[in-house]
Amino acid sequence: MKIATFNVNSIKARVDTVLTWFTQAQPDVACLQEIKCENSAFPHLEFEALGYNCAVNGQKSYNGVALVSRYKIEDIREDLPGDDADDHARYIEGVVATKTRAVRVASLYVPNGNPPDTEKYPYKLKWLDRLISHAQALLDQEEPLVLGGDYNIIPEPDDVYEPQTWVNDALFKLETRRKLRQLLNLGLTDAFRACNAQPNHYSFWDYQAGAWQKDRGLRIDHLLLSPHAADRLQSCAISKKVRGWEKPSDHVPVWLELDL
DNA sequence: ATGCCGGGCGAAGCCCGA
Repeated sequence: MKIATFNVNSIKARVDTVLTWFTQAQPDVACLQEIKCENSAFPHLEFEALGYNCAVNGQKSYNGVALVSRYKIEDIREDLPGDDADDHARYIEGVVATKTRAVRVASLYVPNGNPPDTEKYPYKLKWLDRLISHAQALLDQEEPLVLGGDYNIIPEPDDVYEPQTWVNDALFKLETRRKLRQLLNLGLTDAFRACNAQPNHYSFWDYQAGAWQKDRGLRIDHLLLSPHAADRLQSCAISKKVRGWEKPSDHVPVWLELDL
């Protein structure tokens, strides 16, 4: 089963690019982030025409996440427990069931958190604490689980072009990286790092200052696996070429193959 | 230096992202 995560930076602006990628890459399941539209404006028909089902947690203008799957999507949850006052659409999970096996998949969009001296940064840290708690609850079920999304966290210095310039940024501050470490320490596996040891593989390049042309990127889109999923991991890669297409998102798809 | 680009909204220019 091929499972991908892709921050599309507006599904309305990106629908042609995203459908082209679906046609070429043929994912079985995709976690989309930053769809930036309400559920009613999501291009359901276009995905259904390609043979996919959609589960959408949308929001006007900002955020918004979705699951797109060749298989049925069941047991859908759209809220990340722990803060009833949080109205950002940043989380959706569901169980994707084939005839023989099931895997729980989440699409998540972690708050950016910049600038760190504003309320945006504690919101990011609190959101990550909620994710850690919920991930523990999911892990307790001992199922195959994939937590895919835009984590807005650079895990290690090897995951950014010039680490020293990022040390005070909300994506790379030690306090931020410690949250990802806590998440991994629950027993989750970073699928890309399990398959690729090489430095300087990125999933995001800023639109500004020629970041793409200079390969000044960040690896911030991740697929984290429960032990039951990690045992079945076949491969994981980043579709870097998509960043060079016409009208690209600033993120590219990251995908894996599970032997399910 | 805190803009550069690109999207949303809505119809000009500000907000936001990473």
